[in-house]
Amino acid sequence: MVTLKHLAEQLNVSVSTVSKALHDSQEISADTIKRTKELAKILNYQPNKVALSLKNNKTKTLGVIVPNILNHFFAKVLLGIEKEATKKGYDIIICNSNESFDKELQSIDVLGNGSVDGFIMSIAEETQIRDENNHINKILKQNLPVVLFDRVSDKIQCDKVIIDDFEASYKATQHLLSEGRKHIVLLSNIEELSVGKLRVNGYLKAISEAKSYTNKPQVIYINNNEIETQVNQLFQQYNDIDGVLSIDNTSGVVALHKALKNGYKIPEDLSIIGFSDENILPFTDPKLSTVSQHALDIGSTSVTMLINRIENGNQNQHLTKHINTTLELRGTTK
Amino acid sequence: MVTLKHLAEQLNVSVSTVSKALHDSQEISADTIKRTKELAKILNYQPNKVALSLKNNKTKTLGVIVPNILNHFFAKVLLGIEKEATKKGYDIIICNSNESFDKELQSIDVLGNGSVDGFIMSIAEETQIRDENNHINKILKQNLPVVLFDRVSDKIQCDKVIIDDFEASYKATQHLLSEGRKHIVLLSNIEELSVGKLRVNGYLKAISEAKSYTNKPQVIYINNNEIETQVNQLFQQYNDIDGVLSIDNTSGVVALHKALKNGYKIPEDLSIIGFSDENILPFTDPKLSTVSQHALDIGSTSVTMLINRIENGNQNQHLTKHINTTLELRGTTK
DNA sequence: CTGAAAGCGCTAACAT
DNA sequence: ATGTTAGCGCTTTCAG
Repeated sequence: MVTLKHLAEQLNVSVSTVSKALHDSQEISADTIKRTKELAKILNYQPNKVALSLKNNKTKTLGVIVPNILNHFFAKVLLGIEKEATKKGYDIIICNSNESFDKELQSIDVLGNGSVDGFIMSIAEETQIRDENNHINKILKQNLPVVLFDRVSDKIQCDKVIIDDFEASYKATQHLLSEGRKHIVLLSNIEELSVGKLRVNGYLKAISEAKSYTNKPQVIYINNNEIETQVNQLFQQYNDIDGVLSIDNTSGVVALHKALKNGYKIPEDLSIIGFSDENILPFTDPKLSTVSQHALDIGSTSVTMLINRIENGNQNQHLTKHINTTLELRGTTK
Repeated sequence: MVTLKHLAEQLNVSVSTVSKALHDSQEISADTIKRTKELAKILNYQPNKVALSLKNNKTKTLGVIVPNILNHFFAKVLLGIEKEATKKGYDIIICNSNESFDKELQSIDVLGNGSVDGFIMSIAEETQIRDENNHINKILKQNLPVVLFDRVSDKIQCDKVIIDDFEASYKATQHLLSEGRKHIVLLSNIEELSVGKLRVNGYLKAISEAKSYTNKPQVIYINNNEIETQVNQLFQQYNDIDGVLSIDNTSGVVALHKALKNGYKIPEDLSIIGFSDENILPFTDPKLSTVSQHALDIGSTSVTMLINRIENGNQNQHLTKHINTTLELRGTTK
């Protein structure tokens, strides 16, 4: 690793002269600047990031904590974060909380030692269930800014990036209603999550507003390990289901497969809308209609907000940005 | 951020005394140690990681560069890396090369400035096509260790973690042959990758060794954007295909869907084996039989090798570790 | 125009 | 048993 000291020795000048020369200081002669830069280039000098971090008390690194890196939604947000951070000259350190409160806490502690300038995170399921928030409020008090995305909490005062989950499923349900569907079931395996609750409420609102809809709303919470059997049972128990709103990542595809197996014609007999990402499209036929959550935007917006907070301080009010969703109608809706 | 200086002032001792006390130095009196630790606890003192990094010239951070974070295989390796690194007290900085040589190069440069103690990476497609390796050999020369996984290069001398791709597809093909299949097609959308070539060779070897197999081997390279149409065409062009080996992540599932659409009974008429991950299983029916690549092991092994190299230096020969694959027979094979 | 010195937070050799 | 000093690599004031 080439340092300023190396350059200074080679050039027979002091370290501070080299430093200034590399920064085009007006104190330094044109000739010295030229010689210095040439040598720096030859030796491939790169300022040591750790030394800069210590000096500036800024690491130019963002800590990112996601609940599950294997979930395609989070992977995609991560991609958006990585792109935007790189563009703005920041590194990201990624931690996977694995939906565990302890792991989340540990990650915050580890990265809180001056490793990062701020955090972007989405709250672990366990943390949401236990309604914990001290660990996050603690780092906020230390003046380390935090941006929460997707899974947020009212008890934490910070910048947030969310999609309007209520609106998204309200609109999706309205679409199913507009097709004349009479028995629309909501499928969820994320009962405990803030976003899950909001999406259920959107569905309930749309149903309750539909005058000509006579069935009761039907919300089915399915167990992650038994998605397939539970969904299959559903189609065997009822034979008049003509609409499915799946508010998690996977149950929509399962519903599609099981419905086909049970002899439904799609979308003639039954419409399905999922919250899945388009990555599953190669795996469905007909193509699943989905609520697109624009995960890349969520990621890049989170980065922009966090860096803004880091670089411009804490004077402003905390903001909550809403990322638009769009209803992508494909082969499983009329 | 609480520093040693803060503690020292409060305790009316010097900074070095505090430092030693916190490390249980025998030079320090039991009483001082006790008082120091108590105060440290109360003030929640955490050693500043950046200062330690500068002092020790070690960051306890690993740089990880993957070609595509959205690919479930890499996401899973990442998970394995994250778990093992965390266990061993290391952070990871993740970069997504997005299969681009320039991005890969840039990531290496950015992290090469003392940000990380070593790299774990899988080579971008573009880098493999262009057969570039100077950028990686350069960091090796700087004594920054590198572990390559999955997509490796003979022209880079470093530790490597790979699955035996040749063996894996050789065995998978043998299984299809043992079922008595007479027209086995290989599907690939990763023609350019090292692993793709090895997998094709394994298939070719198995076919060539099968005396009773009379058809020619048939390797079909499909374009990523046109997987579905190309696979569909395949089943329409031939009606005697009775075995498919899909050596990439997605084409196996597509083959399954298209075969079903074209009236094949599976696995009676046709067996399919993919290299997909089990995450796609909820999306297939019958369940796809796969070659399991044990991505978590790949990740954790890479971390172990890299940290070993970092902490124990460069004296030993470079190693290539082979991670076992297993053939997971499910519903698409007899 | 250039250099010396201090300091970011920490550790460790070297006093006392 | 405790303190002083130097140094990791860098920037920045202050002196020359």
